[in-house]
Amino acid sequence: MENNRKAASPSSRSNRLDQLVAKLQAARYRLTPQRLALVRMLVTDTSHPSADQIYARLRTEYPTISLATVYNTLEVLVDIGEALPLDLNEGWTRYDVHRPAAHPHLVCRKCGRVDDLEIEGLSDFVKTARASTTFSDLQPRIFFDGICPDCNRALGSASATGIP
Amino acid sequence: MENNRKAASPSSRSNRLDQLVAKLQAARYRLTPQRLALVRMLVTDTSHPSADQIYARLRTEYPTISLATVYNTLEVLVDIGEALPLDLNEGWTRYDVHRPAAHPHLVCRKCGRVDDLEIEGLSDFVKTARASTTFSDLQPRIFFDGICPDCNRALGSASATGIP
DNA sequence: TTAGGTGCAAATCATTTGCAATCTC
DNA sequence: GAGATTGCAAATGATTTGCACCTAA
Repeated sequence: MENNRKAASPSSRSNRLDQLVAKLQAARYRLTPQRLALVRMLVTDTSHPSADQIYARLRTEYPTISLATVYNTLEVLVDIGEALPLDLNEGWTRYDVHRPAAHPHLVCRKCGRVDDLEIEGLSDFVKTARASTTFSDLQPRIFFDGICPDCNRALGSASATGIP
Repeated sequence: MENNRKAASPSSRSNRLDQLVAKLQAARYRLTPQRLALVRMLVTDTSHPSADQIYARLRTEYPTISLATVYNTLEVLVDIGEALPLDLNEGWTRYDVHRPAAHPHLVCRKCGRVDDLEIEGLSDFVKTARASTTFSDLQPRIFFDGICPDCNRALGSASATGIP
């Protein structure tokens, strides 16, 4: 099974949850059951889900929650700097609550899977960019579109076996 | 006047226009007056306009053109690789017909102005990214959000003069 | 001639908003 | 208790689509 991509350990999970709850309260946002449920769900989900996906997953354990509340809570999390909105040209917005600071992402052109990317030399690259322009306060937003290993394997085996 | 950002010379303009027309015909797309008008307009516009802005500007010289046709033609240009769609988290898509290959862009957080960016070391950076992942066929999509010189000047003079 | 294009208007779809009822602090 | 928050439903706004009429090749 290929499911071992960054599965947060139980302890890091609850740490992040505590962080988020503390941040919400520090910012004087009310800790409603809906918000708690959403945050708890996001902390265990590393797939960069969209509002709609979050809504669907939440509904199973919280059937009365509304999509408007999901959007509202996501906006709150972005406001306090604890969620990073990702617009990947898909027609909707995904959210990353695990690493709220801007960082590069990988996007699979076939299946839409989104992974985080670690690149050496990122800060040097940004430094070079800052030196190359008269714009100030530069913040990078970097994506790499490609084909993920799973889709590559699927393509490979399909062509190798002649499956249409 | 600060208007000297990459004003295409008349000759490069018509070269690009000819290129686009040739490419359209080569791909067996019909050269309708609407398409010609749109392409001619885009070639003289380096502001990275949205479909709506393109529509508005075209209407003044071509009052019967429809928004659907604008979208259709933009899609054609993207299809033949002669326009680059830019999704900058604004809620709509901009188009760059001057440098259809992916390249970094600067986005002003205040006024939304979009400039092209030249960075030394871009290809090395992409090379490093390719080496850092199991995704294949990586294509970069790079934006830098910042404050453009005009907005910086406005902010500076406002605070300096006490203008609210 | 004839398939590809155009221009309307209606349909989609993610996201936002208005508002009365309901909760957290 | 008061003001923030919720959940519905309706509104918004960019983009797409259906379709009858045109027109470039």
